[in-house]
Amino acid sequence: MNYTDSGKTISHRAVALARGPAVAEPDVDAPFEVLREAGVPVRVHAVREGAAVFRAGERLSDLHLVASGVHKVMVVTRDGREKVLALRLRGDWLGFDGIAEGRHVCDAIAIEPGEVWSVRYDALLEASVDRPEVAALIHRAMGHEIAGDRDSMMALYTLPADARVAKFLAGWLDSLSHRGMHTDRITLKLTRAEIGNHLGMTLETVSRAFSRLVRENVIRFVEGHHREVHVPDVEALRRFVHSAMVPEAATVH
Amino acid sequence: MNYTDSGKTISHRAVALARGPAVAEPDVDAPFEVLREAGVPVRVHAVREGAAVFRAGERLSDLHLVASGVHKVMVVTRDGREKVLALRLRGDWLGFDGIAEGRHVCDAIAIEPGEVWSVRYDALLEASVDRPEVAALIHRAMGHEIAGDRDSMMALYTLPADARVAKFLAGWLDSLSHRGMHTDRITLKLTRAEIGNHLGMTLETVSRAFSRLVRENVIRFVEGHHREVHVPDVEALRRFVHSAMVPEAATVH
DNA sequence: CGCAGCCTTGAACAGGCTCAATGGGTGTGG
DNA sequence: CCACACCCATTGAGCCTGTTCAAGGCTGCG
Repeated sequence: MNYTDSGKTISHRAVALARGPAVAEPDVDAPFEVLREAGVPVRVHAVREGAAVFRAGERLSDLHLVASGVHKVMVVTRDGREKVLALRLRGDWLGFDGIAEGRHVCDAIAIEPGEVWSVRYDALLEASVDRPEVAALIHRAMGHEIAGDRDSMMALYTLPADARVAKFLAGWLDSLSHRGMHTDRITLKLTRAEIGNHLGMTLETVSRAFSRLVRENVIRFVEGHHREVHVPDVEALRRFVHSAMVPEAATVH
Repeated sequence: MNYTDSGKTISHRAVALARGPAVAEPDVDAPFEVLREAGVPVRVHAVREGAAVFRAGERLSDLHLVASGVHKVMVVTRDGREKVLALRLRGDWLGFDGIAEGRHVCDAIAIEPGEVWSVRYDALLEASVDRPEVAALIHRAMGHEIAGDRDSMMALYTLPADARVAKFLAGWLDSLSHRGMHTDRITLKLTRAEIGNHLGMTLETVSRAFSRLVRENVIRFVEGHHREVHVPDVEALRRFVHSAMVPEAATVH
C-alpha cells in the first residue's frame, strides 16, 4: 500500500462523519450508504497530494470509493509519456480497470489531499451474494464508467481545441454542482500541461483556448491567478461548446 | 425487439451447436460455457446484416453475448452524425452501456449476419447470487471493456493517422487470431468512411494511409479489391505502429 | 451499357504543434 | 527586503499533418 497512513477498519458510524461537503445530490452519497448498511468492511485511507492509491502493475486487491479530494487516473507508457484518462471525485470508484486481468493497468493519483474508502474486491463479491443492492451498486458504477468514457471519447476527437477546453470546464462544473458545491468560481487543480495531456493537446493550445474564452467573455480569471476561473454564465459556456459542435449545421435550414 | 426472427428459449444442448468457427482460445468460449452450466436462460437470435441488436434510448432489458458476426457499437448525435465506438466479435458482450441509466446510450448494429445470445439482465443478476462464476464473468467482461476503451482511447489521439490505421489492422488481426481464425488475409467489413469515423479521421486520410502501408510493403491488397487485405508479416505491421509511437525516442540513446 | 457507390489521388487550406521569447508569482537565501 | 531562480503561463511565427474541395477511376449491378 502506498497511502500516507495505514488504514484500519473502523466503525461505520465513525466513517459516516468523515464526509465531504454539506449538500449533495442523493446518488453521490448512495454508495456510502449502501456499503454501510450492507456492513461491508471498509478501510478509510487518507491520501496526501501526489500519493498513489494504486499503480499500474499492482495486483488488484481493493476497489476504492472516493470520499473526498480529486484523483487523476492515468497511464504511463514505457517511454515515460503520461496520459491523464479521467478525474474522479467523491462518489466515484477507482480500480475497475484491474478487474479484467486482476492487475491494475492505470495509476490513480490524488491531485489534492483526499480520502478513499477501500473495500476488498472479494469482500465486495461476497457481499453481493446476499445483498443485491451491493451488486447493483457496483454494476451501475461500472456501467457509468463505460458510458461516461464513451462520450468523453466522443467529445474529445470531435471538438476543436477551444470547445474541448470549454467542455472540460463545463464537465467540471457539472461534477461540482452535482456534488452540491459552488460553481461560480472554480479552482483548476491541474497545470495547463496536465489539462492539455488530458484533452489531447499541447499546453500552448490550452493556454490559447483559455485566452479565447476570456476574450469571448465566457469565463474570467481571478486577478493574477491562472487557476481561479470565474464562470458568470454556465449556459453561455455550454452554448460555446455546442456552437463549435455543429460548425454549419446551424446555417442549414 | 428488432431482430430478424423472434427469439425463443431453446435447450442449451441445441444452442451449443450454434457455435462459431472451430478453433479458438478457451476464454472466447468461456462465457458460453459458464452460462450453459449455470443454467441461465438464454435466447438465441439471428441478426441480419444492418439490423440493430438494440438502439440508443431503448430500455435495457437484456445483455447480449455475441456468438458470431461482427457488430459495431455506435452513437448518433442529434444532428445525425454517427460515431463508431467499437467493434464486437464472438465472446464480446453488448449492452453494458445501458446498465448505469437503465437505458441504452448506443446503437449496436450487425455489420455482417450474426448471432447473439440474449440474456435478461435481471436473470443474470439472479443467477449471480448462487453462481459466483456468473458474477465474475460479468465483472470481468465489464472490466475488460473499461480497460480496453482505455488504451483504444490512448492510441487514438496519440498516434498519427498512418499508425492509427495500422494499429486498427493489427487489433483486428489480434481479434481474429485470438478466435482461431486465419490472419493472413482479412476482409474489411467497413467502408473507408466508417473506418475513418471509427478512428477519428476522414475517409481520404484512411485511403492515403492504406496506400502508404502498401507502398511500405506492410500490407497488400488482393488484386482489384479494396477490402481484401493481405498481411504478409504481422510483426512488420506492429513495428510500423511502434516506430510512429516513439517519434525520436528511438534515436535518443 | 450506364449508373451508383466506393476508392484513390491531387492541390490548397487550416488548425494545432513546435520552437522561442517574455512575463508574472512564489520561494529561498543573502 | 530585495535579488535571483524556478515554474507556470502567455503570446508570436513558421511549419506540418490532416482536412476540404475537386476530379477521376474501378467494380458491381440493373
